[in-house]
Amino acid sequence: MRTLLWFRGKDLRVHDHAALHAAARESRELVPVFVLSTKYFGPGARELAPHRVQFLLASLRELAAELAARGSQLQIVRGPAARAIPELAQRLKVDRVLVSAAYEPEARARDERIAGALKVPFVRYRGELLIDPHVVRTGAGGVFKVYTPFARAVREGLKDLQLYDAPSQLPPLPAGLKLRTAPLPELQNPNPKIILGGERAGRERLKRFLDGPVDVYPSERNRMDHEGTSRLGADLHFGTLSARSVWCALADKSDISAEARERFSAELLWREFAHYTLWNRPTVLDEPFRPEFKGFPWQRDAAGFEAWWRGTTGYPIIDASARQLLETGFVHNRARMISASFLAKHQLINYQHGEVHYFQYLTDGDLAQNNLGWQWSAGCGCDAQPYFRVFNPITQGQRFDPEGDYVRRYVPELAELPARYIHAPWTAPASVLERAGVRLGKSYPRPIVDHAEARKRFLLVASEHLKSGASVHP
DNA sequence: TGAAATGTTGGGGCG
DNA sequence: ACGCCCCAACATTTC
Repeated sequence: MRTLLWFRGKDLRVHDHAALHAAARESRELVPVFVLSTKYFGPGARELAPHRVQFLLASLRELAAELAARGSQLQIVRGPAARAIPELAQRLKVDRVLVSAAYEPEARARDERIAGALKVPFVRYRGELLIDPHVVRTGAGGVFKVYTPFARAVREGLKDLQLYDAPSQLPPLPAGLKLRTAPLPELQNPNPKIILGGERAGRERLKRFLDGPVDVYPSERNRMDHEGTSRLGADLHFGTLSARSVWCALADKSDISAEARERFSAELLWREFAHYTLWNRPTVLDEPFRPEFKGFPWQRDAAGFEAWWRGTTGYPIIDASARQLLETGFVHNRARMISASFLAKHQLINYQHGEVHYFQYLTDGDLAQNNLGWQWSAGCGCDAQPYFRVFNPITQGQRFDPEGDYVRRYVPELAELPARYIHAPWTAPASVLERAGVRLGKSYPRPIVDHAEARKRFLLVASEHLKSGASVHP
């Protein structure tokens, strides 16, 4: 049996890899392949999601080493995959092509084409999810649209998980294999602030989290000034950790509170819910999940949008999150929610602009999760927060960055302000501002919108739109 | 995985 | 001692 194992950028690991495990067990010869997509590595694509490209390349380099250590050799070829994989399969005379299943709409469509073009079986093994989305159904056989019952159903289906060991040895390449392989692209200037890619780093992050912050996760995870979150987003996206292995590691950890276990597993289930929703409703990529939000009167506000993404809105917590993203490729989850709410509700700017921006810069950027997060924040998503919940960027800052250290770190021009004023510098007495070296409107902007007014405006606009049934009778 | 407005309660100051 | 008012603290409702 000669097997082509196609790694696809969401399964860059050797542990708990169903397709790799099967390939190792059942093949005499094995050709592991990674296809450089034209989208990210073709001409002119250099600036697309640079942080994810960096993480991807680091992970690929390590995967290649792990495969080499097991007697195999990762082959890098140029895309597009829909052409490269059938060609390769034919030229190498493989008996089958194995992959980890894909769930995103484009990838599913591509896989259908490839499966049709191949003359040999195209076998899809378990992919990046905890559980196959098509088996998760309501009692009536429908699709879950609310998180809580969805989570309950998935938890029920995840008892007694079995993980796959990393193969200790892999079948060799076919003797005399001649492949025109591409070199793994080198990063010109790797950004040291981007989280380190690769399976080893991922496993270390998981261990560090489970040995430490997970126990106080229920409260600490909200603290923007602390390192209380798992930081596993990119690992779960690129598959340097399998979601199932994280689930099991958490379940096996006996010395933490039940509440902590429940709280963190709930985050894994939110991730699952996002992928499940996209799988069932691919149109969420183009339009709101809730049809009554179609035609929502978002405003064109180029200057406002630029202030939002550059971090010059005059609201320190918003600006800190914007700059954290540009600087580090990451934003604390609570800061994401506050900022998304601000863009959609305070600024009345279409959440899709924010969605695109986050997707460009987040190292953990994931199509399904990013979309769910933005629609949830804007109030138009699957089990979204109701439209009338509007975060107050000042009180959220005071509550979850009480000393202002998060703001100080990313908005250095406010670093000398006392905690009492750091989330609302315009309320500080002139003497305090002067002592802190802050000149409002010069060294740091005044708020571009007034919170109370913006909140009222959004509530008015949203309630008018929703009760008018604008989407039903356009 | 809100915030603000509105309502209720109860302790204490004071005439 | 008593009723009245104030208001902080908490609860409920509304957006």
